[in-house]
Amino acid sequence: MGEKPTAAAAVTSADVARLAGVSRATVSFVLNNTQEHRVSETTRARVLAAAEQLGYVPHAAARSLRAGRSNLVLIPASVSAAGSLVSAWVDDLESELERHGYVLVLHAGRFPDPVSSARAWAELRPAAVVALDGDSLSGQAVEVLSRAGVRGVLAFASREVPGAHTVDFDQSRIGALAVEHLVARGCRKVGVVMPQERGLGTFARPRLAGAEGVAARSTATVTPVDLSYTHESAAELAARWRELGLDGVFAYNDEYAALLLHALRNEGVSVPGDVAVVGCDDLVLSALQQPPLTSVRLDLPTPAQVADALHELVDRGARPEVRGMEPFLVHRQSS
Amino acid sequence: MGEKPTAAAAVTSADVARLAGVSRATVSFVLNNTQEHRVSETTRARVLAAAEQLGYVPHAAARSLRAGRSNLVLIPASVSAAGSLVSAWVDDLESELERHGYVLVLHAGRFPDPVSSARAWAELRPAAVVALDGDSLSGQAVEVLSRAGVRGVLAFASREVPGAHTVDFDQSRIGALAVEHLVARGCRKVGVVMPQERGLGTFARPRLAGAEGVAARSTATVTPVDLSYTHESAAELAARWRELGLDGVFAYNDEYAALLLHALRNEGVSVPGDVAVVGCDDLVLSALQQPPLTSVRLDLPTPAQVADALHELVDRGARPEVRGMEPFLVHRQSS
DNA sequence: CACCTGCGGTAACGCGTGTAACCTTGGTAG
DNA sequence: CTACCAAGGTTACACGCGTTACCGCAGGTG
Repeated sequence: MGEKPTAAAAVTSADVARLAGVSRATVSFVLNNTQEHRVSETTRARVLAAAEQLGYVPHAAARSLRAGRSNLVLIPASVSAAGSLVSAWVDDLESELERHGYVLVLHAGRFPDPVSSARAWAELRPAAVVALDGDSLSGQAVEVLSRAGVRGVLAFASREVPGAHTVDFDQSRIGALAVEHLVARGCRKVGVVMPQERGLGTFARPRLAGAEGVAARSTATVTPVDLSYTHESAAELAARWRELGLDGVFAYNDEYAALLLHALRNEGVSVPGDVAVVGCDDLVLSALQQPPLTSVRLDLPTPAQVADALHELVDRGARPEVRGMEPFLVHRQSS
Repeated sequence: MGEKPTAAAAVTSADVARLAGVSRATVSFVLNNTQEHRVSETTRARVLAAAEQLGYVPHAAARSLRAGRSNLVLIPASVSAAGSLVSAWVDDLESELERHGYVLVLHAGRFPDPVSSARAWAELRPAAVVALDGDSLSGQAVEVLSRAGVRGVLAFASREVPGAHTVDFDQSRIGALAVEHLVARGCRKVGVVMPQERGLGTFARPRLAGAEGVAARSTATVTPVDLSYTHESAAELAARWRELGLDGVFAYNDEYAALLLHALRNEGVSVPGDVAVVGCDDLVLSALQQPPLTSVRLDLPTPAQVADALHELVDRGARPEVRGMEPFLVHRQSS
């Protein structure tokens, strides 16, 4: 009686060595073609053949355990929290990092506080961590990562995060830019949509803060309004729109903006007549809305630049310059 | 002169042991509170204090190396390839897997063929692999994974993948359903949008095949039309719409459908008068289009069910039943 | 006094790698 | 003949961890 049907033990370099009739060291020399050590053509061929035949693939964990450093780059973010804009960016970053021999990995655990999150990430012992929502990264969390041997932490954040390499990425400027625009268009009572979906709060709160900062320097007021990404929630919000008395709204996102736009129309609220609407991300679909959506566009640093910087950071511990995010407004008919 | 400023060596359990004045074994017993071994309250406290003070976090790789099994579950997919529907699903799956002690990780490398892709995934030695695009998974690729000690491969695919646990997920049924509907609505010359974005081909091709299958059993014809997710591409396609002479189109996706919808309107092509349009995913925004978009909705197996099945697969090698995907049509005014 | 019986702790091994150090062999110069 | 060398191979160790076996010691029992 065998074990489980597919209990084929994992193939190790020792198996390859055995089959090729050489030592494990030789196998290692061949497969990594180490320059410091010569190995004859015939045995090299034998080893390669054996590896091929067994379908050997090295064990990354063991390798980096031995090497004392991993080639993992971790982006601690949930898949859905990234809009389509950021998703595409992350994809490109992955390709760029591959050029340098890194493996990019996406993983967010759900944890109450930054430190226990950091602890979970640290278990993977990545070479570097790229925090897109760097503002939710405490200095203490970075400390945890550092103590775990993470060589570089790149934080996209508005404020300097102690111990991390910070790239300017001030979410509050987005809210500020949107509300500045709305105020300039004559709005006096501006709403700011707070999405209720999990994971979005870390982006939404600073955007609200930026909006409030602008309002404080003008005669306008800012009111946060909760909105879930469902028809029901949007309809419910639109239904009490007149009593809210808002004449402008920054909708967090183009997607939330589009949702709100349609709910308002159903309610007979005219855009931009009764209320001006501004979104964010300048998605492809935004220009297609009725009316076309004014949006804050984010110019992200190029993935190639970030990948290079990351490599610098991990390899030489340098503190490379990375241009930050530069938001600007794309004006269309919704405002 | 010191090394790099932040060259703090990673904290290991040996450091904790040293500080607590006990052996490494004791540290391990305490931190994993092993039931087989008693340890006095006082030393337990000392160990915990030391671990806390040093900010110790275990090394997942070393742990699973020793244990002979990892707790990694790999989803080999690029972030952007997953639409918002799937993203949310993946997020939930992550939570469910966490309950079982697994760590879900997203990582796609860009490789030419399935086998070298599989090789890259296998390096991480995950406990399981969940292939959302299981149809691009060859039996040979599964073999590679299996040889690397991956305990379970869950493939969402239309056909049985040798060696993998297949969950029925027939993309071609989506295309078939859409075209069946279009034909029933009187369409004779049906277009099928082929998105040009990388990574989408594996989903688009079977959908086209399903569409063609339906057409073959009717008097209608199917024509693939290329479309990139940009205004320019859509406008260019819409411009030559009349010469294409299509009276129905399955647009792959609600997002591509919406893009096409607007381009067609700009060109003066009426929907559904001149051409009926069907999308897929039934996104929140789809009902809000002008006209509201008919869409194929996918009923995915619940994340909880998949997580349980995965655990079964990894832990007991069982072959649990997982209900497959069940697509159905949501009819609106665009067709 | 010899003997078992928990209790609380430690030494030591192995997981799969990469590499520094060493060993063997044949060829060649002194 | 001895000394040396380069080429091509192997042995041995460490990376951080979990676990098995063992050990000292106290207190009870025959």
